[in-house]
Amino acid sequence: MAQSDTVDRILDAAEELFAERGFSETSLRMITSKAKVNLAAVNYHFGSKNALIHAVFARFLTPFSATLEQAFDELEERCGDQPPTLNETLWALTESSIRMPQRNEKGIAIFMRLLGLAYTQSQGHLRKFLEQEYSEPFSRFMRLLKQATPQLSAVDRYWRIQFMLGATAFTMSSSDALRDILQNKTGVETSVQEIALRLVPFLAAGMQAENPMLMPPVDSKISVA
Amino acid sequence: MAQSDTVDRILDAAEELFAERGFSETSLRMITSKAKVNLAAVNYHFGSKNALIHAVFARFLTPFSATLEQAFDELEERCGDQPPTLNETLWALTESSIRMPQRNEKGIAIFMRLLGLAYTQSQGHLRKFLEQEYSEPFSRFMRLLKQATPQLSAVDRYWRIQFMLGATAFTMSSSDALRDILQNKTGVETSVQEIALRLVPFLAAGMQAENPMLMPPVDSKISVA
DNA sequence: GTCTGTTTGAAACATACGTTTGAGACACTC
DNA sequence: GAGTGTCTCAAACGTATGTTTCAAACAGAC
Repeated sequence: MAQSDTVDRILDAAEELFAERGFSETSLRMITSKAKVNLAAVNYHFGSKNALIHAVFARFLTPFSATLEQAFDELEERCGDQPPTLNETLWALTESSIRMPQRNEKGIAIFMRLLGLAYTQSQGHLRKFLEQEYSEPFSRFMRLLKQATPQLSAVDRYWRIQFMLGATAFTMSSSDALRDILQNKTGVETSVQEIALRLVPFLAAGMQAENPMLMPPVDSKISVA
Repeated sequence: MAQSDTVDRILDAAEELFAERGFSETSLRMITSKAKVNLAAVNYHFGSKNALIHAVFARFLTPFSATLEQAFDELEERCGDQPPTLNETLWALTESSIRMPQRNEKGIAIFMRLLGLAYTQSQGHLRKFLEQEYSEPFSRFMRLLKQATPQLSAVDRYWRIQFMLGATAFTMSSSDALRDILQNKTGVETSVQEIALRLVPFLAAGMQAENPMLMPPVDSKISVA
């Protein structure tokens, strides 16, 4: 065959296993046996396990960042001279991830879960790779957030962005498990789209919370320094 | 010595390394060499690596859940017949974690980071252990949250609790790094307590966000199923 | 002092990992 | 059809892991 499908089979299997079990917990032998290819094929085609991890991310992150740039372009054009609102900015991001062309029905879930893992698992090489490959859409998103929340001080905004990131990364990185728990308890099925639809209002409300430095209840034992 | 301090040295080293690097990424040899004890001591005193992980959690989770139960007792007594508000409930939890007797200055950060890892890293044995050992204070907190947000459906509440958990665990687990970044950028110093003071209003606002199923902006391409 | 149960020490065990090797199969060019 | 570059395969390599072993050191009781 002109271009072997071995590479794609490996990427498919790796993507799924990484999302299910994390990076360190997934061995090359699991990947190659799921992909039904020889063990050596990974090192032949990708060079190393770390390079395979990068390739898995690049495969969906490259088209995603293009989609995202486009969404931001449209958004800013639509808004004319005044900056997009917080809600619009958050939805632009959410839509871009939901509208991504997907290889299978689990596409978004895997996508989100991998992003969460990238943040959560302290894989130095991965963070370095993502920073130098995809820094532009990220800082553009940050700029939009800043314009959308001019009432916040830089420090408040900084921490609230961390809170948003945390809620998102954490939820998405364990979304499979959480969905299972919920279904076992209540029988309710939840799609990733629905999780996103619930997450965005939560984030927007938190981001715009009234008092940036609300005091604890009067009888609290905490003293504010 | 009557009761060897080997056990505590192992627990101290394990706690710190687990929080820094995760469970699978931390080997027993790292732990024993940091603790300056023999490799076999771990299996002698704890039986296995998994049992050591459980012991690390039990050491801070047992006193914490006691403190928490007490805080909830006081809160419910103070409120009499009407249920505590969301703010009061969140502050009771926050105070309990801040007031915890700490072994060192990194106590809270490590505590939070480990909790986040427990959720994130798919360690089946750990989740099982935590569920059957500490289900009571957890479900009590859930009950209080339910009483404090009667306007939410069970499903909405479930997901918003996950969002809160995520924002908290994520922020606290990387609070050291985040504080350093902020200080380098702006020169502002931030204590863990101050982070909590910013976090609680964010969470409360998100939890009480107006529309549980806010629609995307009118011109959005998302269609809600 | 001697015995007994507990704890430490160095070494080895079995297994799993990521990676490398070298021979073979295949498709394609000239 | 010989030659060439690409890819696959089974096997092995070196290393790191969790766990076990067994002798030595130690403590306290009698």
